[in-house]
Amino acid sequence: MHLPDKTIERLSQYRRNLLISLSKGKTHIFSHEIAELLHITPVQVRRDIMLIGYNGTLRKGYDVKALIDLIGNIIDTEEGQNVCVMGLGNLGKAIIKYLCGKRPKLKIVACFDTNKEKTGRLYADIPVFDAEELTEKVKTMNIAIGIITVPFERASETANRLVNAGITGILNFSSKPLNLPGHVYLEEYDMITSLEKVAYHTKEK
Amino acid sequence: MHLPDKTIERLSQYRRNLLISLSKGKTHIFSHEIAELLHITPVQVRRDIMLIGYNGTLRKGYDVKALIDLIGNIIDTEEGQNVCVMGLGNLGKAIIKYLCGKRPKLKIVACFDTNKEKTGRLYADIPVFDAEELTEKVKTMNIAIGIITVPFERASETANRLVNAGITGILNFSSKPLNLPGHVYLEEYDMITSLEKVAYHTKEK
DNA sequence: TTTATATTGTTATTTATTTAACAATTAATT
DNA sequence: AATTAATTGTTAAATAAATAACAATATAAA
Repeated sequence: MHLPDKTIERLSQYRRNLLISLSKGKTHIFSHEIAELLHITPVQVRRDIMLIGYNGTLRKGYDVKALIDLIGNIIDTEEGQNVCVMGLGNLGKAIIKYLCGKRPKLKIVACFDTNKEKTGRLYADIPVFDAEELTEKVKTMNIAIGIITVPFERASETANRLVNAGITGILNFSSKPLNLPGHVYLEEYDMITSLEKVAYHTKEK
Repeated sequence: MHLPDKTIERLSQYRRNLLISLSKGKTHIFSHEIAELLHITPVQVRRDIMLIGYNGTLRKGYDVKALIDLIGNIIDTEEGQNVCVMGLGNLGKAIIKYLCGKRPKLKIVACFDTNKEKTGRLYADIPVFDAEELTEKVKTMNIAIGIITVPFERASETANRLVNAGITGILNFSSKPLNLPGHVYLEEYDMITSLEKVAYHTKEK
């Protein structure tokens, strides 16, 4: 089953908002209610749900719990995936604190830095290792995904290390565009670009 | 002149990479060289450049300096735009340190928080004000753009305050989807969604 | 000088994504 | 029991974005 990228993004958001609805005691939800939560159209919601092969019940809507579970089956693996953060600068720290505990199937289990003053201890309960130990720890700790928060200049080298260590997914927060072998999935996010996009549109109005 | 959103994003990245090329003494650059920097195709580069109405010279490529300036004319305003950060948590701090000084026409001039222990002093040379002072400071400091880094629960309220204070562009890092009046440009980024996207694709491979 | 090569600018095609349209049908109302 | 309203699931149409195709031409090579 092929799912469009944009659908995956929305599924992630559906799930998080559905979890909130569920915690409020809601057992069923209509497409227009989900749409309202995300400020998109009901058609889009229904189409996405169709694509993942789920069926709601007419005039009752979708079973919140069942939909959450199905999205989980699509996004997560059964055992979960371990994640490491490369670089314990401000961004690395923010990401660790922000993500820890948010998604049970995506655990941040380690952080790596080259600065000896930072390594060898815990940050927010996450062990901080020397970057030299990457390959070993990726194996022993079964790490699948790496998040790059190192500065521009060291991004490519860091990415190569991750790839060589056997990682299969990378989220790159450095503004250095990376070039990786096809078997590694790469997602890039550039804060400056986001802000400049806002600047452009703000100016236009 | 209407420019696609994706083109704006790439223009931001062209510029930053061109600035690096320029600092290395490069005066002219071919479309395939720019493409290589960003790992996209030369056609896309040429098409974007066509859209902004710039002309290179055949067999010499594009004038680096001129292209940088033209992109600046598109993205930036002449006087620059002032930016504030809402919330001085880990993410707020990371953003301040990461963005400060990066783009001369986008200055972070203030930060706002509700925690009295954080307000009334500087963080990384940026004054931290009480959120109560928002409206006043937006006016006196001429702030055009707000970056939201507060937690989910307080995001909507924070956004409303920004809008009421007269801000016209918002970059939202909270995972709460916002609903704003049409005259305010909104850009949203959700770290968890990014990571879950990586998880999905990593799993698929 | 002529020919070949590299490179731009632009139009046409393809692919991806969103939006619209609407049939089917369940539940509620009369 | 018949009618109306609400809601899903799905196909069709529209829009947006990326890629391919190629003409034009400046420079380098023969």
